[in-house]
Amino acid sequence: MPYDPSVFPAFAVTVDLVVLTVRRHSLCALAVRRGEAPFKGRWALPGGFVRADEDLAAAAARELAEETGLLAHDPTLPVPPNAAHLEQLATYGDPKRDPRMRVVSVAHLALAPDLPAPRAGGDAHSVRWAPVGSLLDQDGAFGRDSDLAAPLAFDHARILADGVERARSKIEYSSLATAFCPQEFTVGELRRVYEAVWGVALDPRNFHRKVTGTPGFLVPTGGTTTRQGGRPAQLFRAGGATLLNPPMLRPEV
Amino acid sequence: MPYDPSVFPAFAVTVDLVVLTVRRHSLCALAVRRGEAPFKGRWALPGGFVRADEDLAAAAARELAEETGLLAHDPTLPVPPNAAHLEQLATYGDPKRDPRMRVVSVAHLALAPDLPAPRAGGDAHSVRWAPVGSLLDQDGAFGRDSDLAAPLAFDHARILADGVERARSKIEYSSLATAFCPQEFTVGELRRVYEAVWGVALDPRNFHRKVTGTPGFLVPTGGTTTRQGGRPAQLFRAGGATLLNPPMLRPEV
DNA sequence: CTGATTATCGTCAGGCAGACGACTATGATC
DNA sequence: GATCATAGTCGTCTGCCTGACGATAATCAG
Repeated sequence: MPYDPSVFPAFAVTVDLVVLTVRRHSLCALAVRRGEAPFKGRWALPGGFVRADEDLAAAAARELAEETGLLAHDPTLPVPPNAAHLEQLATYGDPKRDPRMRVVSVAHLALAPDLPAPRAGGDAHSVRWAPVGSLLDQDGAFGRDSDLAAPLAFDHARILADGVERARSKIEYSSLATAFCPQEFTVGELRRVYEAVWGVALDPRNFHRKVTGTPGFLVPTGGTTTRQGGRPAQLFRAGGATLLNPPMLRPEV
Repeated sequence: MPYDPSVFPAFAVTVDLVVLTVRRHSLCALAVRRGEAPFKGRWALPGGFVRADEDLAAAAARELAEETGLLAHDPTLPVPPNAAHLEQLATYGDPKRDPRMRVVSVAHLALAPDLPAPRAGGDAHSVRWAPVGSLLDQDGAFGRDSDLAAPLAFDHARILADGVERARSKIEYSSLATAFCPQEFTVGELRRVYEAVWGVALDPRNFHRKVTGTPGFLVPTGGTTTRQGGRPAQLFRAGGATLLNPPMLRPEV
């Protein structure tokens, strides 16, 4: 039976991406500048329409690859070098969220390590990493004159806030924080991820005891590095565990 | 701009409901028997099409009311007598999940107290509460001859499993377990909810100490009841807290 | 060599959780 | 009414985890 608009209303379905990374000690999200109305010239989350024969996760992975060159990471396979964690976040379907027509957006959350290389296939003026605080604070650090001070297009501020909150809570009880790290990383680098995502300072000694004592979280590779300065630090890779037991606890409010 | 199918593919959007309750010490879900092809005669989750001008949450609340008479509960308002917790669960959009056309289903999770009254507006042969184990076990407790042994229609087994898993994990760190209880309930009744949802036995003494010691979880009403037999138990109402600190910990695997 | 920086190990006290004993207040049964 | 079964409530004890923080180790910049 083909789609018959006389029986059920027709919807357009999109995927929008909250792509998070940690750069220079702060949590950043990928934003693209809109080239068309509505919200022309405003910043928005990357996204696009789901194709007629495409699964939602496939559409999200395709958009992610187009914007960043990152591959979505299938948890059952070994982690390729430029893989990102990708999961469904939530779906937004307010009838008025897009002034043009009825659009339902299935938002996805992607967590990526800091990308040293520029992104593939996007010009630098229309794609950028921005600290989530400045994207969510409407009169934020950039002041009213900056184009970054304008709120995100559509309901993307809400979607971004939901994605950030998901990331903040999920690194508590899962090993997802390692998705922000390169394949090999130190305990200190992992701690800076937690500090950036939660926006708090953590005690390095207790953090070290905790993560090295949680079974399956980290496996030592044997190597060391001094790329953070100071005493050489052991390198680790993410262990097999996805759920942390005991969990990492976010400090009191 | 009206919807133009030559530019973007057209989707039908539905909401499906995982409605959970605890009856006779076991976790049960609402199932409806399909009256039409495809999957005619099979059990499925309740659901329906989202209307042209309807928000996703509104569509879910409407379906819930139609099937059960329950009102969706706005957390900012006092709890009405027959309110259920309702939240978005996840969205399922495999291109082949409905053989008729391209359907994206936004699944929602509802948690309701045990309903002593029969449900409004549904005939008893086509709507029933079934233990989630029997709905998910394809050759389960009812044997191959029972119609309940047939797997759920569409991808509803997967949706139900996701909903059950969400409920199991969410009662750990939130006060959601009270959504399964009547407005006034005892510590023992709340414990039986946890035991049914998790499928484990909990120590009554430690459980009592824990829930009464968690700030904001329970507020005593002053009354007592003996409806469970034995010594009269204090009655409580759900407190204002939505997040439990410290959380209830599910016993080891 | 000295100091700054980061990593790592150790210690200690407080709190929470699991195991479990003891007691209390009801209804059911003889 | 005595006894029993049932459920609720209060305590105790012990081990583990956590947060606070001292101490030491290994590098780099001057």
